[in-house]
Amino acid sequence: MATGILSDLNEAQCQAVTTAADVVQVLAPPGSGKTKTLTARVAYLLAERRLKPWNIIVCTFTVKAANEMKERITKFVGHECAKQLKLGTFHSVALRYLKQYGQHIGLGKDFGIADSSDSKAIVKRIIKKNDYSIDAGGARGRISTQKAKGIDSEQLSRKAKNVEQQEFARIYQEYEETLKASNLLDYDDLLLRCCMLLRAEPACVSNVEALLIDEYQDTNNIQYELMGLFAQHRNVITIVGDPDQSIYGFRSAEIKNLTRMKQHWPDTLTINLEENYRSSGAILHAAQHIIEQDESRPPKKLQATHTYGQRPVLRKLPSAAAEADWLVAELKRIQALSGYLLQPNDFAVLLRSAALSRAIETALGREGVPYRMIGGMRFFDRAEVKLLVDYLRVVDAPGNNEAVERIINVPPRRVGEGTVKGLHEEARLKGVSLWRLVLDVVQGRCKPTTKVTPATLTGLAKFVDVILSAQKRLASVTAESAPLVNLLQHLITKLVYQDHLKRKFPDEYEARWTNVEELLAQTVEASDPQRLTAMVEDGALPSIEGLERRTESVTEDALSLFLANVTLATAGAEKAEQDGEKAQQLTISTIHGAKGLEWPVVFIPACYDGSIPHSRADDNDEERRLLYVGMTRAQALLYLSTPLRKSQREEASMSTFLAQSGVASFFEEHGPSIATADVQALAKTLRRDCPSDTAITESKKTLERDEDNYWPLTGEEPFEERAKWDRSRPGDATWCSGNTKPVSVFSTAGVTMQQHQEFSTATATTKPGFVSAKAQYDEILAQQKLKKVDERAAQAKQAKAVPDDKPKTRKRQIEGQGTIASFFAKPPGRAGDQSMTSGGDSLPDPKIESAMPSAKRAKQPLQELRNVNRAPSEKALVRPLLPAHKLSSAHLLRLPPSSTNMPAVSAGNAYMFLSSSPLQPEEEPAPEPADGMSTNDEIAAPQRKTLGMRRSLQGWNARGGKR
DNA sequence: ACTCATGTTTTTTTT
DNA sequence: AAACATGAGT
Repeated sequence: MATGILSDLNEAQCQAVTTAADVVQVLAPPGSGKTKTLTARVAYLLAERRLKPWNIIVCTFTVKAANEMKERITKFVGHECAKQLKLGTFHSVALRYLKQYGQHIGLGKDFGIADSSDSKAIVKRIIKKNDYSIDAGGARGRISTQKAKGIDSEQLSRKAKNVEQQEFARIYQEYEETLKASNLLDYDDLLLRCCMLLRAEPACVSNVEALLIDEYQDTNNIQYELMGLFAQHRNVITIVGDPDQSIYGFRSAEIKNLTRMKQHWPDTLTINLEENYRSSGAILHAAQHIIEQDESRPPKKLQATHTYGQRPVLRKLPSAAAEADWLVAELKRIQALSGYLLQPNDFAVLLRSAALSRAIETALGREGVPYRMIGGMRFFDRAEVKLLVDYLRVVDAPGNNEAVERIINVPPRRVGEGTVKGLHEEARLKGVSLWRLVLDVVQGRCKPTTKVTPATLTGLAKFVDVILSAQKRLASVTAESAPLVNLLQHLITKLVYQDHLKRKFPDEYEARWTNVEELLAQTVEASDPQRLTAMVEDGALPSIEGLERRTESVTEDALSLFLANVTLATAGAEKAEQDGEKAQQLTISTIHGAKGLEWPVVFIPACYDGSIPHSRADDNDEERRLLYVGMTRAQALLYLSTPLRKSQREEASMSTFLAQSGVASFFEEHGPSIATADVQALAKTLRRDCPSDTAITESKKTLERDEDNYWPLTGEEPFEERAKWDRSRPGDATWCSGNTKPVSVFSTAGVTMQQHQEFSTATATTKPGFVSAKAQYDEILAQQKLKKVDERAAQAKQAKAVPDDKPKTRKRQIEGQGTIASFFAKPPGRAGDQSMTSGGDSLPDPKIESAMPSAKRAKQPLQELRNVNRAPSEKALVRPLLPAHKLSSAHLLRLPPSSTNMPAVSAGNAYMFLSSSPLQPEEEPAPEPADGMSTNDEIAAPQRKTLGMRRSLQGWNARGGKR
């Protein structure tokens, strides 16, 4: 077995895995096999040192990392063994200890966990009540910082010097009181209390033989302390980390903890991994150059093991929309030029903040590229789901004032803000929970000092009835009857929840309801008795002699278990990729969410000041490291880009990290020309088989342009764009007339073949087929763009006689670009450069499209959270972001399985159907990619069509369902 | 006085 | 798209 563990490791990794040293620090730059080393070490400890899995604690920082770690370890030691490891995020491990041993520090068993919205609401209320002027968000962050430092409110108020600090200390104090009143622990408390527990009762961890920590550079003080406490008996600790990848300073991560650890355990063995197995030399160089801008950073070696490869790209574009369109065009170009060596799975778009995804999602949706979002809005945070979860929380623990407050008037019960505020205050003064007070009032046991109108009283009575009946139901139910589902269904009925959603979200009711169904499906899964038993048993800490431990009962604690998992996002929602073959889809993620992952091609758009470094960030070095982390996710190709305008008015300038002198030499100004030799190099870097020359030539033919030469390098609008708008002016009347009926837009637009094709080109402005509000927004955008184009055209006429006729072909466009370049007094060499490399085989058709070959590539690790189902079924249409669940509530899906391609789609979406690829075949065959592909694969055409269309819908549906 | 509907502004990153 | 502020109606 040992040979199996070590066979894939280099010397340094081997040493780290097998060392006899007790305390080991592995410092590992991106792509050096950090996680691999850590998992191998776990396997080694189990196999060679004969440690028992339940005596090993493995801590990660994110749920995703925990899941991945578990998966990898399972491959080494098998499921039986792996599941017994105490593996999870710091928070979930801490929670386990608190649940089972909390009584030793006077902690009841039935505490709940305050999520961020709870905390935020509490702080906000306190500030409002006391009329403080501190920013709520800031205060919340500061409380967290104080907690992470281990400073409690009392200590702080003693330290407080000025008025502002005293105010804050007071908020802190009240915040703590509020949590206590609701019997809640916030995220920081989980760690904090666990520390208290392990100090008070060290025996709890007397069994622990080894502790391993991933991403150690992200530990904060509490976690550092927790580390010492977990390992206090044997002091066997292995950590892996990289100071350059510390991107959680905002969460009080302390890079110092690396040196602190060495001081505390002087025998610490430090092992440096230096070989990068992930990225091409060119990418590594560029990334290295960026990170070295930080002068305080100790120099560190990073050895490339791959060839130099393509230089990364740093691109300027006119607007966010253009950037998105360029991105998609590049994606398709690269796919085709590589002979489909690269599939959507191989691409990732990494963003500083999740909100930046809008333009990109739109462009992907329009072009039929399937994608999934990680990070971004979490399932349990969606309004319609969260509300139900809050109801569950109240049923489980009515003392939770925060949850009560959020649901007491949803759906509307004529219980307004004022009443709630009054009752809450009254309850606080009386020292009872809000629920208790409301209950007493409704049942006539007590007269409130707060004024309650008769209508409001009726509303309160309704609310009480819902909760009480749900509680009764919960109590009377046995484990076999799936209590969770039962309960949830009861709530949904009692609340007339469907009607509520219909009223509240008339436009996107479908998507919302789908999410509710998904929640139901998840509770079905969570109430599976076997699963529950397994969860309780595997999660249980080993019993320790002479130490009282409380255990969980499957029947009683199913609900609280489920809820704890929900708030810690540990829920099994991530698993269940059924069909062995995974759907091909691009990944959109925040950079934070992408940590530890890798892709052959990575795009990092919106690299402008204010985004990265973020305008609210207080540590620019951390922002730089963030960019570094993003860049080093790329294996073969890396694209950075920035729009020159954030919105119509606001200018954007390139990120300071990238605008510095010297940086440019590491980058190309436009996407690479990909020659056959480059494809071979690519294949080698990715360790894949290289497509044949003929395959590449064939796929190339599907491209309108095989160079990244549509958008000028200066970031101006393309020449073609101007011309097109000039020409389509006459037909514009309909566009601007405020007509919201998409159909009529279409009929005006699709006058001639040629025009129609041009409309489908992946350009910035053409987005027909979007519904109502969106359509109007686009219209405004289009008008504004028009104005600008007009202006520029006028200028152009004055300065130089720009030919009036419109460019029709690609050849013409290149000339046009030349014209633009000279017009803007650019060195003509630049423009010339591009067109020179563009090879011979140009196609005249102005249609960027690509075929989706059916090439199946087996192993692409690290997938989760899909938004595409493989079969283009109706189910896929209505459940975009959700995993396909075995136990899904199929009976609840109201859509007949055999309806047309477009069930449940409004007129707006129907229009999209018209505008998307399936219309193309009627036209001239040349642009239809199916033809190009058919030599390779005859099923490509139909497949692509469905996929493309389905995707544009999914992109759309996903949008609706996501917020 | 209180609720409910409408219009306006803003949006880091994660447990 | 959600939080927030404002105004109309009960």
